[in-house]
Amino acid sequence: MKGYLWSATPGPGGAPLAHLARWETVAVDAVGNVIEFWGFKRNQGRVWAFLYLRDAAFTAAEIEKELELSKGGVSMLVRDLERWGVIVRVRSPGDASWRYRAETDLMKMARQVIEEREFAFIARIRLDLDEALRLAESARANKESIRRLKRMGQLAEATERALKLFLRTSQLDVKGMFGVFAARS
Amino acid sequence: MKGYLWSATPGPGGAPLAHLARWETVAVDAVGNVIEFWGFKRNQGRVWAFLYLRDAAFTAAEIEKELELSKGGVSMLVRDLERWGVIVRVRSPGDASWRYRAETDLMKMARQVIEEREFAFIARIRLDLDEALRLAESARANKESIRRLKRMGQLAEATERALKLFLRTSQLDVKGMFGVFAARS
DNA sequence: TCTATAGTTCAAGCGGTCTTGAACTTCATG
DNA sequence: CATGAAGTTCAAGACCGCTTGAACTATAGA
Repeated sequence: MKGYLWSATPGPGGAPLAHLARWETVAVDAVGNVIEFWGFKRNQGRVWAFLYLRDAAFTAAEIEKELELSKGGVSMLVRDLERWGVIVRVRSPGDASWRYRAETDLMKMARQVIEEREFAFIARIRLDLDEALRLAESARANKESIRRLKRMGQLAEATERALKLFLRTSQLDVKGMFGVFAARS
Repeated sequence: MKGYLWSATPGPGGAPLAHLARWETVAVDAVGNVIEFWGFKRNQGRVWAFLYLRDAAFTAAEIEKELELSKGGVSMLVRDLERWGVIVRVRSPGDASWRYRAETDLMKMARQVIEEREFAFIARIRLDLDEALRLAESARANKESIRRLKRMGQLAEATERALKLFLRTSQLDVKGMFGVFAARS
């Protein structure tokens, strides 16, 4: 007695028949796309966007139905979002199930994970390049090769610096929401 | 009569037995990782790094052998790299085959593609959110929903701004770093 | 022109990630 | 404690992009 009405026919045109308003679907998917761009799962973004837009607490079953996800999927998605602190889990008094509510801006999640995951990644690359340099020197590689190796290291360094700046900026952007940057391009 | 000696046994430990020096392998793979991080193919980075480190022109067959790639793969990889202008194709007088040589810094390629691909992507997302906003307004959605929709738009905007800043910075980094490009454009 | 080698293309295979759904565990309630 | 719904886990499978390799085309040299 679950949501068979909903999961029954996705339809040939691919049009979802969940009862989200059209504008909600569009917005929710757009957020899914942004967040995917930042290296997260599209559906993490969709779940957060749904909760954020509705500005209310929903059960996993409701999320499952509205966004046409699987039970297991919702369980994992809300766990991730909760761990990152962008949604909270609340238990209503007379209710048998947990409800979820959007808490903070999604950017928080992006910053957090980028800090952990991406910096570790770049650090690893720099270590590799350092090792290559040491090996090259002890192998008496020619001068030009060593010069170029160093240059490669700087490529990674530039990446890391850019990433840091990027994080710092995104933080400022969200805080100082209105102002400064005029619509360009 | 190809490179059977090389492709024969990758070995259980995964150690490649091509005759790149150890330090070259490490460096080449590190560059492959950075570039993958930027959304390119790992092997595009490896090919460029190989050519750049050796500072000489190599044939496709040589690249294929040294980096343990397939013939078709090398063909496509060098085509991409050439299109982005980070390697050049030269024909030696008495030689039957083309040779490839690293031309510019890889960062050039990153900047170029990020400009085209990623900005288009974000632009698309912003259009979607704009549409959602219009739809929501004509559907007389409640005030708070509309407020939150606008906020989502700013998330995409922040992303776009961060990306721009990122590009600008990487450019500055490279210029200042290597001094290759004279003063200002 | 003919032949051999270089170079290109793309369908099929491979590998990695995301999602599903059923079995299982936990929990609120009677 | 018994029951059923809520919630979790994870193996199997869907999905997607990258790589391979064989067929094909182009080109240099005889």
